[in-house]
Amino acid sequence: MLSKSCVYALRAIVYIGHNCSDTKKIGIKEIGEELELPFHFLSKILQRLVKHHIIQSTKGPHGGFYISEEAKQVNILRIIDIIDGLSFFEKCGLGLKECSETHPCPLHNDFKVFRDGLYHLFLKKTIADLVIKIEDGNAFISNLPQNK
Amino acid sequence: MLSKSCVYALRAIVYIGHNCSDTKKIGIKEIGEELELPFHFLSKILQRLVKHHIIQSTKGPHGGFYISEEAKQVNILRIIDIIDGLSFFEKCGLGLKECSETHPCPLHNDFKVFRDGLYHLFLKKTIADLVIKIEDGNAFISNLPQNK
DNA sequence: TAATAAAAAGACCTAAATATCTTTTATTAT
DNA sequence: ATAATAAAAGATATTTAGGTCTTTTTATTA
Repeated sequence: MLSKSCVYALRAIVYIGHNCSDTKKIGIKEIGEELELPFHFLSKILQRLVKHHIIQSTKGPHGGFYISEEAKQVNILRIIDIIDGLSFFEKCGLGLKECSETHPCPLHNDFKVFRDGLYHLFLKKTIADLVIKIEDGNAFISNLPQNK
Repeated sequence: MLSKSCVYALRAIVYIGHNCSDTKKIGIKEIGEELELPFHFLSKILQRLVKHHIIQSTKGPHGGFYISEEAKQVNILRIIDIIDGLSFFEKCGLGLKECSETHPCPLHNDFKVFRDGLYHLFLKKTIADLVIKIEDGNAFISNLPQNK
């Protein structure tokens, strides 16, 4: 449902949110190593997030990525929109163009419940919410990414 | 979430279920035209469904695909398993390998609700359920597939 | 039994997602 | 100023999903 790019983006943001401070910025190298994500691919993703002002960066020695407290209030759906777009949440489960409330496909009503539920979940969850979770001890790093 | 192959499979099965009878089998050509699906691609998909005994086929003049009343009782999840596999329903939302009940990722509990809900929806819905829906007038054909 | 119709099978092609490599630009410290 | 460091940018490679084309096999019917 979420692309790898999108999942990598979320994990990287949370890592930055958890580890950066006024004095400490986080390099791609560190993120890539800790989260076991491919360096260059990750760097493209972070670039996009910088362009959309989700995170900030500075070049040069002691440069790296960081995120403001304000930006941590951004919701997950916003990140999904930037990386993948929101078509998943708008699309018919059977791929029918004209499936709608008034002209539903056979799965429409049942499918809608979950699709809309996910939408609202991602809408209400912020980056800060995820950062707090890992600070409370939830799994995050020292987890290899799933293969397949 | 579901691949195009999988969605094409579901639509084709429902079309066959709705249109075939003891005397009438349905050709790929007809299915492809009615549902606006690519002929050869569809044929690969139908082959797989035949191999897994979801539908049957005969070659030669007046040959085509058909489905037994018994096979219509197969649930949607089975089709998803054959075409895409069930990894979506087993995977962590953030792609973490070791995310689990006892060692959850920050999204685990919230995400699980919807992932499991979808699982049970697809588990309880049968092909026959979808066929009945379209016989009751739900959207199905004369709908171009969504592009994107 | 030959012609025809249909699916099956195999080879191949294309586009998008994912991943890597190289060069450039900006920043900092010496 | 210069060297070193780190992100930005651009080009290229790989993999996978999606799609097409051609040949073969099987069944029917004239």
